[in-house]
Amino acid sequence: LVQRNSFRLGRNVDAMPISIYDIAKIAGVSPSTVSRALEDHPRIGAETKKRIQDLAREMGYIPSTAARSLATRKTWTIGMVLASISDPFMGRVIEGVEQVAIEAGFNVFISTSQNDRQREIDVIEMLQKRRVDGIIVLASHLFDRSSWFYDRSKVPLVVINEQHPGKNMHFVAVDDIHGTRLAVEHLISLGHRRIGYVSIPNRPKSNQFRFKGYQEALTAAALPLDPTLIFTPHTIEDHAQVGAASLEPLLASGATAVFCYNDTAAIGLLTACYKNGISVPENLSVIGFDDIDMAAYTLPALTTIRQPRFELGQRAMHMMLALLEGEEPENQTLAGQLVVRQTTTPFLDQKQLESAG
Amino acid sequence: LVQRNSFRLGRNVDAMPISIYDIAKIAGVSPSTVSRALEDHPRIGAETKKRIQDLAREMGYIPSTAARSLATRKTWTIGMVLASISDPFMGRVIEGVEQVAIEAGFNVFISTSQNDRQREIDVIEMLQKRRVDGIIVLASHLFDRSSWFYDRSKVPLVVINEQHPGKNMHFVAVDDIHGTRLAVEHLISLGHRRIGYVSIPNRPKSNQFRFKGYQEALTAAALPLDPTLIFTPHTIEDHAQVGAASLEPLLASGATAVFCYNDTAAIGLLTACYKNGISVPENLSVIGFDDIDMAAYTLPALTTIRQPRFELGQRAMHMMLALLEGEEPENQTLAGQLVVRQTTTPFLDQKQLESAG
DNA sequence: GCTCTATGCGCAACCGATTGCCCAATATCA
DNA sequence: TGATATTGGGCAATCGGTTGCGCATAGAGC
Repeated sequence: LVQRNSFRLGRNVDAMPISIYDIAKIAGVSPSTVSRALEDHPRIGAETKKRIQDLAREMGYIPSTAARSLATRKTWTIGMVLASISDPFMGRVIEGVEQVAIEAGFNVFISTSQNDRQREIDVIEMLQKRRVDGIIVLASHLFDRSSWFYDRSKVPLVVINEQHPGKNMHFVAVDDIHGTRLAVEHLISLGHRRIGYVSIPNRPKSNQFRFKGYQEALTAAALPLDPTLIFTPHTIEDHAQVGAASLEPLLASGATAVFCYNDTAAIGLLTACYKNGISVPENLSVIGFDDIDMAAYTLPALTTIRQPRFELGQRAMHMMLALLEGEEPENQTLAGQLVVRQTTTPFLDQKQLESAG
Repeated sequence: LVQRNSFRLGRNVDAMPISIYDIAKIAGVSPSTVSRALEDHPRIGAETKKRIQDLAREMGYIPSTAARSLATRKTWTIGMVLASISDPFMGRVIEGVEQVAIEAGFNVFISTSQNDRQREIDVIEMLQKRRVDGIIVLASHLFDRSSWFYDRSKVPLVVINEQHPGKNMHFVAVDDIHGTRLAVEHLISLGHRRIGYVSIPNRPKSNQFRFKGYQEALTAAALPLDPTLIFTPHTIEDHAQVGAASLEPLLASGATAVFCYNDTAAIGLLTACYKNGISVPENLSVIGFDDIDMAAYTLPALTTIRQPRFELGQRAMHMMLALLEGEEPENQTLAGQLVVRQTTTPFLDQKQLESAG
């Protein structure tokens, strides 16, 4: 073992990164001393420590994460799996996760499933190979039916926006039911009685919850649930297209207001209204969900339910940190918030119009 | 060395992942045989091979990337550094990179600088510690002045959308000058003579190129360059806000059309127009740059210059693969494409209106 | 002057893979 | 039948770090 790493003496210096062995050789100390000196270990003399640290800097030493995590069995990286990275919803959540992670010394390995179950499984396997310390999941497609793949996870798991993803699973989510009730009750309070619901196909569980919120709100107001007011696309398409496609059937069934599963769908609906000469909100009130960045810039500006996206990410990562500390954090359900902008307005029926005129 | 890993016999099976040593012990072979069997090495007998592979599967073996890359000096990961992940421009580019990367067996480690120079430097250091095989940079803030940090990169480097980032640096970029000329010439061909330019503060180099394209188009049409038509925000704000803020000064200087640095700024401008009763495109033509997903859904739909974002990512990764093969790929400059939608229309001045009436 | 305890550092095993080389057993060939 | 390939695997070094323990040297206590 004396010869260990000794071949390095004759190696191509440019081709290989500096290791602690290189530093040790030049400093005339042992590799373990270098390691400890760089870690600021108390057992190393102040003078030696400084000498080595300076030398390391001069030599441009960059420690190898692979070697370190092999020895310590900790990678200081959190895997994050999400459905799509171009979804305008994701960005802020990721930023929230990253911010907390960085502060705690972790890095986040983001990987996308492109809304494909197999890809999601591959992604998880990749993260396991990399021995990430924890996994944060957002918009998974594996909870829809069986979540067996996550159940067996050896590492801490935090799920975002998936209420009760499974027993013993930790999550932080915005309350879909409550948020949707907020939205629909807002419309009802404006006098709307025929309220459409636009669902999207590829987030079934979340869609179910929002639909439940929709039902609850109607029931609470003693309004009937009219199936013709529910728009469910048969083919999986772009969310904006779903929204656009919903206009005609919804109008046909006499909707005066519509709740869209998310802002993207609402934007699609807005566009369709514009093209068809339906003015929003005069002829139709529209409300979305999420409050993505663009929501404030639609014409008219979109009324929606805000999800605290950044906070969602922060909390998820904090929960992860707690889990890594061996604690048993409480699951968190956050409330969405109604953001009233320009796409909703009171409904005036004929009688009202006449008496007003 | 005989005792190597032997403590594993008494270890807590649940707490530690399975290693090839565990498999070797149970299969009654040496670790090297396990390694070779799993790699489908020809020197291992077909029978032994199958036995080991099955056993590995049963035991739930998941190879450690860290150990593997320590030994092979290859991590099969490409680092990607970008300014912000919530920028609507980024998503598709990342998807392009990832698609090609996955096919080639690589994973992409995405990390953001949040538009902060120091953070970008930290990110690069992190990637170097992780010994990524290559780095792809998008929207860097380090090329603005000195790119020394990237110059010294030991690993292949590909820069996206940064024309001539530095000597010996490889890049794939959409031609800013050409793209902007396309846009401005479109406006000129519609009869516009007073064309505004909205610049944004935090992409100085790219903004310079686009401005140059703007100038060239004007010069080619023998139009004067009026400084009052150039809007440059003093404080760094949200791009949409920049667009919104540009309306008043631009209108004051008699602009009948305006080119915005990007779609986000254009959307901000559209919103400001709406609020101020300026109808687009009748009173003001607006053109953006990028063709982000939302561009097709603004009201009216935004005319813009499309950047082939997905392709940009694909090409960058292909270039990276070539670099990793030791090849010397050519830099690539892609052309943007004019996408005419609803925010631009011919300019009719007083005389024309009269003769038309 | 002689133990006793810090102080400072080295030894070597270990993390979990890969791989050049050696060697035994069997197959092939003359 | 003896020599030579061929086949199938094992040994042990190696990647680049971390860490328990041992061992000098030196100052402290009496």
